[in-house]
Amino acid sequence: MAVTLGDVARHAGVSLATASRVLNGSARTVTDELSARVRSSAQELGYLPNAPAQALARASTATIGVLLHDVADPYFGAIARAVGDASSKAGLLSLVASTDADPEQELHAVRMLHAQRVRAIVLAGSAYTDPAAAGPIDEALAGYRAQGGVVTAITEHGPGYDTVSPANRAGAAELVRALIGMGHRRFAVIGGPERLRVSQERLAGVREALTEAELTLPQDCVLEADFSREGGRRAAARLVDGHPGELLPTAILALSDICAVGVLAELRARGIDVPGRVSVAGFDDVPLAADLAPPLTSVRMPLELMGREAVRLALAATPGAEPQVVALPLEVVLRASTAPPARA
Amino acid sequence: MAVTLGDVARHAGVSLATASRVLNGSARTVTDELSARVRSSAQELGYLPNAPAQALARASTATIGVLLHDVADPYFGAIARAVGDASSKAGLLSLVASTDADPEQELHAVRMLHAQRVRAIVLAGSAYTDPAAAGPIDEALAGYRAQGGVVTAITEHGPGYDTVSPANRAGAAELVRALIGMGHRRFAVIGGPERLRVSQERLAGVREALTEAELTLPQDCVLEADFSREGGRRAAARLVDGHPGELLPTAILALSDICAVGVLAELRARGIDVPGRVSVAGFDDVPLAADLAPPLTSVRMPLELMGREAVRLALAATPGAEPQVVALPLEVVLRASTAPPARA
DNA sequence: GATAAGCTGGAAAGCGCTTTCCATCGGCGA
DNA sequence: TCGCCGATGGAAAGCGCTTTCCAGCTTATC
Repeated sequence: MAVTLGDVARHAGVSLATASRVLNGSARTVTDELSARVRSSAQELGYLPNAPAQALARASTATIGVLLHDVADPYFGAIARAVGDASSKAGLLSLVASTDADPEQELHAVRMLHAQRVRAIVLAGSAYTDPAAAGPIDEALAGYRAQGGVVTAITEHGPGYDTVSPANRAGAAELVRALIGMGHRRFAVIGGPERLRVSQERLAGVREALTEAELTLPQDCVLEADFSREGGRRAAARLVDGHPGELLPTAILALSDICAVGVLAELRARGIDVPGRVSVAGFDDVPLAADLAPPLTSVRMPLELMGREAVRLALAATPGAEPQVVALPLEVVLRASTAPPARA
Repeated sequence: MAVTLGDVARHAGVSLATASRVLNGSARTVTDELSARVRSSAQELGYLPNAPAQALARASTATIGVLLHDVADPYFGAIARAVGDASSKAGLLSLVASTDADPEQELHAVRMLHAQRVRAIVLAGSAYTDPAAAGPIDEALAGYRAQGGVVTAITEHGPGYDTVSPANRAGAAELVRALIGMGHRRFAVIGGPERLRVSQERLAGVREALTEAELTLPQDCVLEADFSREGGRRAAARLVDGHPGELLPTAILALSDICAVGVLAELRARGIDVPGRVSVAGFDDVPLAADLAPPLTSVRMPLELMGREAVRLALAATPGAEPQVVALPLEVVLRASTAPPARA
């Protein structure tokens, strides 16, 4: 049914070997005449290589896998886009798997990508802190690497992986320092799920800056939420309910923009003015952060660069080499959702 | 290096055929004893099938391709997510390619996906109106289908394709009727690129409703913009510059939410009140539409459903059958970005 | 008790490609 | 002029898997 290399070779009156050499950058040269004949036969017959067959013969595919929590989340969407573009420039196609930050799904996805023999796997979602969750995944990845696969991580996944490492902790600290500089003294943090490493890093940064300023973070002012709009909304509701009136902190840090969106929505619904009554900040500086109501103060992650670098590391990886780490500074972006506290 | 089926077979003391039959749902049965032995050997050795080899032998892969303009765009992100989930439920992995609404890139992507022998291609981006652009792509898709590939389209790509067809035209008309009902008489439209079919459909819907109400749409009130924030911003700037003061229409329809975001940003920058001075509406009802400043009136596309249906059609497709069309009604969602005109 | 029918396991032939290895040929130096 | 080397084309051996086909059994049937 499909046109095969054999068909092309026959049509051009050459051997399979010659046709193969012409149509794929082989080390061997073929005379111009035969070369032209093969090429025109391929064109005429509408030949398209069978990638699975090539993969089998070459023991290497032209695909790259991307593991993330949710492509529909703007944070991951931007990364997926960057990874896709960089891959495409290298002639690769990208396989995207959304795992919903669920270790089981992630494990399954790693297996599928391994089965596909993707050239590299980019881990774009955060690692899990729980060894019971991270263990099997690390094992699966180790198996993949043992068979020549390359793994690069965006955000820390443990030593041993080439890593694109945005300064989550420092960025969070910087953000808090900026707010302290505005006069804020009482903070609340709506963090991501505790089982995600990135949540812990960002929270650590917050604590670091608060400690520096000799401020404390009461336990009931640290809430956990999914990295989702709804999670942010619910956490905000809990926070406000638990701290009526004057008790509400003057600054709420949502440790991801998508969460911050939910926080803003909940505060708006309750008629709590932002930033008049309370300042709100997010994290990631997702594309639409500046267009929210009000425009959201955040910490900019260079998402495009992160994706690109991850692919660069993946394609440059050499088997025995030391794991590379690309550290990326983050930048605080102040917008209208934060302001000095009213009764500073 | 990798563990192969042969290794498993040897370890279990059975033939390759038996091992294959056990580890993949073959029609043939194998006795429980051998079956168990094979399974435990596979487990012990950490066997993972080689998907490219399976693909070659079976002449069918476990992958599905998704063609869209930009995964980072929330509209496409949501579709990619839905397609990915539905695929994953069917045991397939999804290959996502962003084409930037560029016919050349799209053509290239179709070829790549065909080469990969993906089971199906979901066309999530709009078709092109220009035959010079659409022609080669249709040809490439025809070639793919001739070799057993399945193509399903989200939004019209011409007859012959299984299609998930949201009522773009009717939705746009409905939106305009709602605004007319509020008292608006003078409209401006910031449409998508003319070469995209979806732009034309939506614009046609707008015109239809205006004609019904015996209203006209002056030529200089129809602007073309990329489906992007920046495109929307620039178009809004042009519109406002060309219609100073009282001349500015009372309602601006951006035919995609992402454009509307740019429009809102530009109006805010110029101090033009929304919806006080001018109402703004978008299209798509992207997840964050309700969180913008102000919350955006839009036309809801059931993105999740669209993606799911596209996969369902793709997997249910039978070679000779009549193309299926799933029509999807759209719903106008009124929010704070629209209001009756000031001097109604 | 012999034969047909039904199961099950294995051998082997591909799937479409790459790549080694060999054969051939022309050109060059001595 | 002869022999060698480098360049080039082709034959063929896989890559890891599926699946047909066949052989050997067991069980049912008369």
